[in-house]
Amino acid sequence: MKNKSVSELLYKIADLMDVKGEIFFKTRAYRMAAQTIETLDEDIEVLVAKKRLQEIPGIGKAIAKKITEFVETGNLVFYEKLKKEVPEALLLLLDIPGLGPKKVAALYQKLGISTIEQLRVACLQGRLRDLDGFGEITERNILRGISLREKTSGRVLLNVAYDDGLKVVSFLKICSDVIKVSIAGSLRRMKETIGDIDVLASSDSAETVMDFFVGFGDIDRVLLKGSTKTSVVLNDNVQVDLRVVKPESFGAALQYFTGSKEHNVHMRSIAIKQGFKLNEYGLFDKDSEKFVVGKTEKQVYNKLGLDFVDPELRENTGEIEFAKKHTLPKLIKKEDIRGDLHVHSSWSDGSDSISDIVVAAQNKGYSYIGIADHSQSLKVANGLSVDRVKKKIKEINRLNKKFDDITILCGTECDIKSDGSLDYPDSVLKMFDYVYVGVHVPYKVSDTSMTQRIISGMENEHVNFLAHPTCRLIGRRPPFEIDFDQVFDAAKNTGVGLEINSFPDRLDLNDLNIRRALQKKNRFVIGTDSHSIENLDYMRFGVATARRGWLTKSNVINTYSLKELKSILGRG
DNA sequence: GCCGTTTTCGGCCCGACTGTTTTCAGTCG
Repeated sequence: MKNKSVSELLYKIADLMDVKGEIFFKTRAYRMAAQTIETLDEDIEVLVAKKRLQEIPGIGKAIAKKITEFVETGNLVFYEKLKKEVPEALLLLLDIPGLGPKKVAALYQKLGISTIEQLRVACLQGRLRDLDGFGEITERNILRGISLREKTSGRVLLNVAYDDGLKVVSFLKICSDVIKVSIAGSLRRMKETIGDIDVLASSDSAETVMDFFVGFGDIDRVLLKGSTKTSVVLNDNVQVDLRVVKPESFGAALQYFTGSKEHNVHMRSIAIKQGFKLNEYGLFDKDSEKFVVGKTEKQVYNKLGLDFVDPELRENTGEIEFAKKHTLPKLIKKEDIRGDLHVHSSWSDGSDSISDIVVAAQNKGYSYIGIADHSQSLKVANGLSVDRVKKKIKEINRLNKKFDDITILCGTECDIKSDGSLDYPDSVLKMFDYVYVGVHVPYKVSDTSMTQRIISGMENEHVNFLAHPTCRLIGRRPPFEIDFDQVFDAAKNTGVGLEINSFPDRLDLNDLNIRRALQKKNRFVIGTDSHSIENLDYMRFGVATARRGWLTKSNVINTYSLKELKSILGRG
């Protein structure tokens, strides 16, 4: 699969063309093609070989030719020439807030600036203010933008943004002039990382709400303040944008500000075709400019002949076509989860006793809870020796007699060793209620051997689930470069459920791979990988990721009753 | 650069805010 590298190449070309000053629609065409390929289920190399690229919407003759050259030769002359005109390093400057392609181009052409460090020095020396369109304030803003990016690298993990978002929403609810308030943007779509938090409120007195908002205690500074939009930076360096609209526009605005951008572009083009105009204030008749609907999102979708689209699906990867045909999946909900099977206790590296974990699980309304501690060779995580496994099983049997409305299952997160063998013998594996397998150390292995290692691990007859399949840590460790087709096929053939690990820096599998595996009819399990009782709450992020992967309740094993679960686990 | 039940040419989503201007370009989402 070269899909990822092809899509990255097209994105880069689009950015470079922007700086070069190409017309907007041309660069947009490259971005749309890049996005399509990024989320494509088919292998781009196969499409190239079969000369079927142009069947993909958004890929025409010119882009197809470039993709073919790149896939076949590993090189693209057009791109190499482009890089000579516009240095690739300039793309880093585009990440600085306030700098777009035009300003970056001016900085490069007039002052020869191509790195962040050169830009910082030029700002400090006051050399930008002489350029057309730049001034002293621009220099100060750029310096601020540079230091902000350095501190946060731009994005935060979902759970951080989620907590901040909840706090802001609760604060705004106190304001009596706020009628409705909701999270919007990528946080509402529950993307794995969040650039800034979008919050939407409805009110008849926007100014009052804005004044109230800037009084929020956690604000470090106010970036801009207007009557419809105010942006602030919180003390933890996360940016929050608040928009305020009239109540009759709340639904249209929520749709608009939830995005994604690509979803919205598609929505608006559908509106135009049907004689409407769609913006954040509502759906309007194109000719008379008369307001049609806008109070709720559902009204907007329905008026355009579409079913309501859940926010997690709004990435323009087919959801609008499904909404049109009324065939969108009924997505899994947090309430569907009957238990968590990936929980570590103080028997290995968790911080809480099994008994305390069970009480916490009861409070969540779970009907079962699975304690899956590490296996023996993972010494750093206090992995369980065979002797301690037996003791733990006894302890769980004892606790099961004590708790009568919840069942405790004894599992393990068993290491798949470098040679693909498992860290316990079969005689021990069959003592557990279920077996998770996973790779922990060593993880710097070439892609081909890692694929085989994982597959070998899943082939053991006692194995039920594959933990965090790619082992990525968002922002810290890249995912394994495994052959997903092979791994998903093997999981399907062995009946092993693929985990969606809910830990905010893992979210592994991710949305795209979930959807790929779903098409291969794989089954899934959503686990929190909890190491403390508080971590059990991460289930919401795993469920959100499953929703982004288009999963329904029936795709996920831990939505089943205890009886159904036990039958799937094959242990009576 | 892509696309077509009006079209093979001429469109392509839309509005707010800022900073630099003196009516608007650039950026952002």
